[in-house]
Amino acid sequence: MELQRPRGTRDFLFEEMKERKNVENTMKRIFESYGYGEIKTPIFEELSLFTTKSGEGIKDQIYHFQDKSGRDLALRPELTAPVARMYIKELQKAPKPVKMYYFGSCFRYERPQAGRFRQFWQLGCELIGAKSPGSEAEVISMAAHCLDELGLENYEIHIGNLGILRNILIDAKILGDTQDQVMAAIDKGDAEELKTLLSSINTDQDSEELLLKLIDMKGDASILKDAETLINCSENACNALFELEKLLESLEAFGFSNYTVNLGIARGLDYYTGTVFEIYVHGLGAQKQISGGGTYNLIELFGGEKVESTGFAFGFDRVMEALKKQETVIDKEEAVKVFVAPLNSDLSLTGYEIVQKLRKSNIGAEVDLVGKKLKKILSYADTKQISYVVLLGSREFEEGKVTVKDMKSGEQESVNISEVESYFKTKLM
RNA sequence: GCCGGGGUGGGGUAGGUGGUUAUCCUACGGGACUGUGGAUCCCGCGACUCGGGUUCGAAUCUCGGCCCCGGCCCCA
Repeated sequence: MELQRPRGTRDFLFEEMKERKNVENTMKRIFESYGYGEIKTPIFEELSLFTTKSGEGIKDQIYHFQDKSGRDLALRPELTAPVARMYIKELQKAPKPVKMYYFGSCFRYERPQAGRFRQFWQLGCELIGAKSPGSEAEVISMAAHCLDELGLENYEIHIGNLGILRNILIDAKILGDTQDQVMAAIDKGDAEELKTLLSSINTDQDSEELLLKLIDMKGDASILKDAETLINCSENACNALFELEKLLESLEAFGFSNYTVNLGIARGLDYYTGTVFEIYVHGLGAQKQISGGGTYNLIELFGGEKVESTGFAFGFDRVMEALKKQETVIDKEEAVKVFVAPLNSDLSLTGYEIVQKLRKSNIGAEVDLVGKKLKKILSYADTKQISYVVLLGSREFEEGKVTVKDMKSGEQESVNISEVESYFKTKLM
């Protein structure tokens, strides 16, 4: 019987897991240094958690099922909704801001391709109840900080504000579902589709021109001035623009200026309200976006008190992909430093005692369990990059000693059995 | 859901116009070597993605499924 992995899933072996763990830990360390605490939510939720936010249509992309008592459940396709659900249930009265981060796998029933799997990992955060240019700037800086710390070089952070476009649409009397449709077309970046849509809903000439110009505006902070001139007649849109300006000012102070202002970001989701940002790495095929986020009002949608939230998530697998493409060296330190090799079967029990003492002293160690030949042991230690081999042979044992071989230099030293732990402690720590 | 390219031992491959025991490298296990590591030699292990069809005979031709790679759609 051939057992196969389900489509779009992966197995991760030792080396790859070391790299992933290293990246995960680096990001987590940075998040925590900004005051975020880790949370975890269930891998499956009630199906309705996801359908209320995004409509029945997304059921096509969700792994959903009924449990034995007929409950409609779903493997989570993303983590924002579960986190919002948890917040409403447990944290509404917690002191603000609530800063939390998560790392976990999500599931989507989609056609796998480059950077897209049916089980994939997201590492992200939410900052709830502290809407301000400063918090948005801090969140964006933190995202950049993570990537810098990992040594990722060619990423681009694009920042925009949905309030600008949305308010222009409101001024043009384009509201509700129609407005969302227009935003979706903008998100796609398909100018033709957008034009067709705008004329089909009888948008006035001025507004259409204004929109088409705005969504093409990309560049450094100076484009904000141009945008301001363009939309000077719309007060609300200008307020959104000022919001963006303040955000950029704060970003500067947080020491991050390597961004692109992009007024064409729309993020297709109805619940985003103001600031939005996306991070791209080119050369990753069709899935170049490694992160996306912004400020939104999801809590209220789920029936909580009105509170703004800013957050983003890294597509963890895509970050790994980007690092690999760039051949970033990811530190992969071996946990095992010492291999204890009893050279004949009489000494294996002594070997177990020694290895266990080492482990209890926090020194990673292995011992030969099956009576391998010394040649094989040395070869094994070599492939696993174990630094030292303790040779436990009858000759030394009679004198209460072992021979320690340094695998790098090949040098050997005689050490009293009673002093093995302290010997390695000084060597390794 | 749609389009294109693929699938041969654990990993990487040769074979492809049908024809005996399916090639090579590597990894792994054992040995030459009774206590010293990426060497050498020997031995061993181990594969045609699955199912149907054509045929005396299919890894090879054909149809379908599954899976992989890339793209479209979508991307909460």
